[in-house]
Amino acid sequence: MKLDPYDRALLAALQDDARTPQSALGEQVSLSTAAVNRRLKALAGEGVIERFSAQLNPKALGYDLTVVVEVKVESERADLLDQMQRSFAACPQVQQCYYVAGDCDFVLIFLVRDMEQYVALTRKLFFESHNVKTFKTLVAMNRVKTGATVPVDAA
Amino acid sequence: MKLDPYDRALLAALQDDARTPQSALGEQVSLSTAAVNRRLKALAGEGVIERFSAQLNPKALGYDLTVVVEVKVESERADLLDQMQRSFAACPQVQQCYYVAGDCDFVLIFLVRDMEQYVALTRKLFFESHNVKTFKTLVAMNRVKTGATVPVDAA
DNA sequence: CCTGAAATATCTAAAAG
DNA sequence: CTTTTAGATATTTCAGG
Repeated sequence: MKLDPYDRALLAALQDDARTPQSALGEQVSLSTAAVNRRLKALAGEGVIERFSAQLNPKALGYDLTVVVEVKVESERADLLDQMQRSFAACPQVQQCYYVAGDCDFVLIFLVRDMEQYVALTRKLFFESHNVKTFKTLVAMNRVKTGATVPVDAA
Repeated sequence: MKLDPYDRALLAALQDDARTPQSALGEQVSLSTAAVNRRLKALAGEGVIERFSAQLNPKALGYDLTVVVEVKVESERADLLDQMQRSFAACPQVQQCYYVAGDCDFVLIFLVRDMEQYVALTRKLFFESHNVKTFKTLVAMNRVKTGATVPVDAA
């Protein structure tokens, strides 16, 4: 799974705009269209490119409230943690979820329509699990950065 | 900026796979290719679709450490906060950054190669700003959920 | 590995109902 | 809104260096 500078340039360009024609990509990196096509297929096959996705404007869909939540659990029992993680991941309004080491156990990022929806989700996800000791809510006043791209710099 | 069920279905499909041919989209939602084309153009023009992007596998690029950081600032002066936000947003390893109300002022999600890179970035971003009072590091043991899509359900 | 050309598929716009 | 048409663009394969 080695990535040469051509691959990295292609990946950077595709993160920026996945619709760039392969011919245009070829011009940018000085490769033929066919070479670009072959590389992209390989990158997708190896799983370096996971998928192509449309990024939507949350506000246009009525989702304009982001909330960061820190969760502390009662028990670290593996089966309980697994169940929690599954329920978190299954919630469409949970945009990110991390199981972390430190002052708390989980950090979740919610994207919700309004506070009412947020409260309803906390009741559903946290109280029904019977394993949440406490959770702390941080309401985002400003989404300074979202939808960032993965750095493609060489090691 | 009204979205009917057709639009929502198209948006959901495009978040899942931005490369789905418009003919296939049309079959899925029972619309002609031409109708799909028209709707997609309108959705892009209105800014509902912000961009098309390739989602990469961070591990394949040598980025496999996610760190959540909570930052408290010394001063809430607007010009200082603006400057901090700009420097945070400009850092490629900062995947998300939120200015929040609650126990801390900023929450950042870093995607880094290793701890060494993380420490170097904190020095650069936090110490050089001269406005960070404290910061708390939460290392992700498991990325339970990332790269989620925006819910497209109707209000 | 690459290039360049040919074949296939897709997109886009226009015309007409 | 639909379908159909036609031409432009993009993708993919293949021959050959």
